[in-house]
Amino acid sequence: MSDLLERLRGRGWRLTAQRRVVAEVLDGDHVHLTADEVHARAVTKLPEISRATVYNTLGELVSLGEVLEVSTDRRAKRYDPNAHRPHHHLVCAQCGAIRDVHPAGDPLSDLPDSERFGFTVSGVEVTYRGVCPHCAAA
Amino acid sequence: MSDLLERLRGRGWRLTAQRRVVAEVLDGDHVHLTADEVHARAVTKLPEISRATVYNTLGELVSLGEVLEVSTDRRAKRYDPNAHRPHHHLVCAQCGAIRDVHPAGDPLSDLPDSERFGFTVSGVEVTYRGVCPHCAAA
DNA sequence: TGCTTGACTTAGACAATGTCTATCGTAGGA
DNA sequence: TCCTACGATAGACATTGTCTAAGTCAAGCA
Repeated sequence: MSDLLERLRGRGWRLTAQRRVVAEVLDGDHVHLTADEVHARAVTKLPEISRATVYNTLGELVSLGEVLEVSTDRRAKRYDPNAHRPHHHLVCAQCGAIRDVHPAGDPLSDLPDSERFGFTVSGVEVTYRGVCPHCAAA
Repeated sequence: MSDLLERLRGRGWRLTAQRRVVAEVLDGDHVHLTADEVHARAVTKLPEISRATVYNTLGELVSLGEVLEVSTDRRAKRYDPNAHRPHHHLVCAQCGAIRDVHPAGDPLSDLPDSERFGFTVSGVEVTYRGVCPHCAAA
C-alpha cells in the first residue's frame, strides 16, 4: 500500500490523512466495497471524514487508474482495487457477492467490424450472473 | 404489439389503459428508453398516468420476460423490448448511445469450472464501451 | 522553523432514480 | 348491472451521488 501512496505522491497528490485512510481501506482484504462501505470503514479510522471526500477520493483513484469502478447492480458503484490485472466479475443474483474471474478468450475479438457500427471500441465489461454456493445451499 | 398485449392477457394480466400505453411506448422505434423516458412518452398519450404505475408495469414486463433491463451506466435502468433475441450492448462513453450487438462466440463457455467458485452460472452480460461515430467527429 | 497559498475537506443542501403506502378506481367475471 | 380483487394514483420516503461555499492544512519557500 505504501507503494500506492508513493505512486500517488509522485503524481502530485497532496497526501492528506483522509486520502491515506481511503487508500488503507481499499487495501484491506475486503474487495468490491461500495462508496458507502468505504466511507463507513474510513470513519472508524478518522471519524470526521466526510462523505464528499470519500466520493472525491474514490473518483480520483479511478481516474488515475489505481482503482476500478464496477457496476454490477443498480444499487451502488463498487470499487475494485485490483486494477492492474484485467478481469471480469461473477455476481450472485441473491446476495450480491462478487468474485473476480478470468475467462478464456477475448470478447473484444468476438465483435466483428460489421457489429461495431463505426464505433471506436475501447473496452468491454463482462458480468456473469448466477447463484453462489452459500445461497444455493440455503 | 397486439401480440404482446395478447400474450400478457393470456398470462392473466388485467388490460388497463395504463398498461396498454406503456406497452405501446416500448413498441415504438425508440429502444433503450429509461423508465423516466417511458413515463414522459406515456404521459403524452395518457396524461394522468403516474410514475409508480410506469415503474410497476416495467417491472412486471421484465419479470414476465417481455422486456429486458439494461444497466449500462449508473444513471438509470433502460428497458430493451428486444427480449426475444439474445444480444449484448455497445455503449458510447460520451453521449450514452446504445446499440444492440451480436458478437460471435459464447462468453459462458469461456468461463472454466475452475473460475466458477461453485456458483451456478446462469447468464452473462457483455457491454462494449467506445465512442460512436457522431461523437468521434465532434 | 514559520509563512503563504492553493489544493483539500467539510456539512449540508440538492438532484436523480427508484420504492412504498394508503386510498381510490375499475376490469372483468357472476 | 353489480362486486370485488387487482391495479392506479399521489406523494412521501430512501438511496446514491453531486455540488457549493466556507474553512483548513500540506508542502514549498524564505
